Amino acid sequence: MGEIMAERAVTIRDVAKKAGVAVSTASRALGNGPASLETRQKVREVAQELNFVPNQAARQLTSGRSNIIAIAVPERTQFLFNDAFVSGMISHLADSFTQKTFLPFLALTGPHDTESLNKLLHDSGADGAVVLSFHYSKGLVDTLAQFDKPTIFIGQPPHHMNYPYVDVDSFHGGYEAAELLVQRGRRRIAIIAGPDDMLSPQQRTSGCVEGLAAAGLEPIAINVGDFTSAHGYQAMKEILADDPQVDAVFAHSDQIAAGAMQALSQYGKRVPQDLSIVGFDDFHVARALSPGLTTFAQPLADLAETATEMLAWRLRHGEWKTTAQVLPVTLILRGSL
Amino acid sequence: MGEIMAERAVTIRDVAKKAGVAVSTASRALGNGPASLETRQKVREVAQELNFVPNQAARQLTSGRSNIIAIAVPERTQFLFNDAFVSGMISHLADSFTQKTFLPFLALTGPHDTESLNKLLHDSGADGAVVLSFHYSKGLVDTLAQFDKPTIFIGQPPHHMNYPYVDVDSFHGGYEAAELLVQRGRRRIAIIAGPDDMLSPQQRTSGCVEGLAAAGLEPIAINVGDFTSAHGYQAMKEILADDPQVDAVFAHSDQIAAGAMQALSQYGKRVPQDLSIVGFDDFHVARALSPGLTTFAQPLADLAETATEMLAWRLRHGEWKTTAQVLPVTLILRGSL
DNA sequence: CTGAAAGCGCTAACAG
DNA sequence: CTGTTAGCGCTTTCAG
Repeated sequence: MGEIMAERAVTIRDVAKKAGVAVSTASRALGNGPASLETRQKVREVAQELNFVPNQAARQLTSGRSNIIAIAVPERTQFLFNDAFVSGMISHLADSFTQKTFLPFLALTGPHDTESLNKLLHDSGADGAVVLSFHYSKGLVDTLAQFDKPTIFIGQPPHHMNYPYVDVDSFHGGYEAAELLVQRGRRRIAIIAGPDDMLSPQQRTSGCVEGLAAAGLEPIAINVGDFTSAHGYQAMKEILADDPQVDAVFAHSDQIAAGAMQALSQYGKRVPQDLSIVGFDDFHVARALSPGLTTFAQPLADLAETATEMLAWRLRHGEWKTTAQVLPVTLILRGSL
Repeated sequence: MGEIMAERAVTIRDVAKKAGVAVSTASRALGNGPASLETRQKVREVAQELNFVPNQAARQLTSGRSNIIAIAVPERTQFLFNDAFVSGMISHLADSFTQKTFLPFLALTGPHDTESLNKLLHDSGADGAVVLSFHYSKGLVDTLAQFDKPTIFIGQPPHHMNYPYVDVDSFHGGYEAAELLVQRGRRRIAIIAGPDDMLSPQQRTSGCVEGLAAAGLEPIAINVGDFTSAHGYQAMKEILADDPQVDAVFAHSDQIAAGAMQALSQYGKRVPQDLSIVGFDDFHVARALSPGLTTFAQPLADLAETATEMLAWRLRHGEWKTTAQVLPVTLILRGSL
């Protein structure tokens, strides 16, 4: 009395004792082990009463599983923080893993800081990982090989990395963009593209090029850069300088489109009267622009859910059910066409 | 031979044996316990050689610590995924916790789904938490009380929740916005505000109102809504309808400002000739707009680092060094003023 | 179906 | 400074 008691968490022992059974019985009753209905009920009742919360570390230590999934994003900080695709994807992944009773653990590291990634992957005790990356280094390959637990990619990895993945049908998006612009009567079509060391911009471009080819056209310019509005602005100015008659732009991101429209307004060009613009992403900015941006919506939530399901299945069944799933983009029509 | 060996991870025992010392000695040598320089070197060398990775669960079980920090964001999914402040903040937090060798664990739940949050907080075995929320329910209060581990808020919580926090000086931002617009010669100034159930928009508004009052003015309108461009667009139209002479707008977010500018362009109003616009956030859209948006940059990285440091200190020393830190916003001048 | 007992891998007293 | 000895809380054989 009067002593300060160290507040000890209630353990399965306490539950067992109060329920009048052995610890092992309590464990089985709480889990899925064999136990009589009666025992099961009694034990669970007591556990509830005592507000028993199983110790994760102990469980992990014996069972060998942690239920932790690492979300690995080995990208430049600057890129990561500003890219709506990446940050949105992270949120959606965390959300769907939580839904499936996994614990999402966020491993953000520099693209070449494989040592950190290695450490994080190990220290977290993750049972598996989702990798969200666009730049594939030797270090990343080695790190993942060493991790040696079920791993899935968001976005198709290079062919020499034989990992399961979910991806967006970028090629088809590009193709559809071309069709759309051609239907609209446009003929002098420029592409302002994302980084050419990433697969999806390459696919968007080839889709568009092929779509144009089907109409006997080819792009009057393909201007490569990053996904920012600054790139869009700069590229648009260059394209206008080269060919003032340009009448359409397929931009690889909404941000790029925004920058392009900024340049156009400075040059007195009107959208959509003088030029049509089609973007990619359907993030916030697409709606904020004036006129609204016609664009292709990326299925972030679906990507996350699909990845979660694939990984969950792999973890439960020991093998992959499917090793790749490609999801379509959705055309969102707004005033810029 | 020919048998498939279950791949057993190397444990500290293996290291100890190979180094010719006791397990406890190895443990001390690897950690910060007392050990001769010689032993320490030898053990670490062997550990390296054997590629030893300490088992997180076991460590946690004995030490009682996990090094896991929960990043709790009890907000509507829809809000979370679209809000650049929230998603940027999450990334920055994950980043700075990683820097300090903590493991950031992402707990995203619905605002009223306190049961999930509770479960996540427990199951993750987190040593502490950062809460990033703007809507404070009874359920959240109870959940955190039950969590009962060091917890820090991003953004000042309501007064009845006596938690340490880091925050942005929203009031001052609002005040400065007012000064700026008045200096620019503006007199008919409207505020398009964020949600009034959040503290920071309230502060931005009162700062601005007070700043105007100092010049003998008051806002011609205060239009409350969410942070989206849709709100900005709608509000701007209403304000123009009520008072076509409006000559300045203080928008509580860059998105709001974007929407407002969209409405203005439809009404043939020019920025900055006819009206000045000041935003808040300095996210991507601020640069993508045309003209560029004058706005107040939020110190996301500083907020994250400060929170990390405060929590790390608390975890190490058993008490808070400071219980609140408020960081200034930075004026970014662009063409919209 | 249930109880006893043996660890999982590590850290933290406690002696030496 | 180092080795021995106990556990941390739980799951999982192994007998009964």
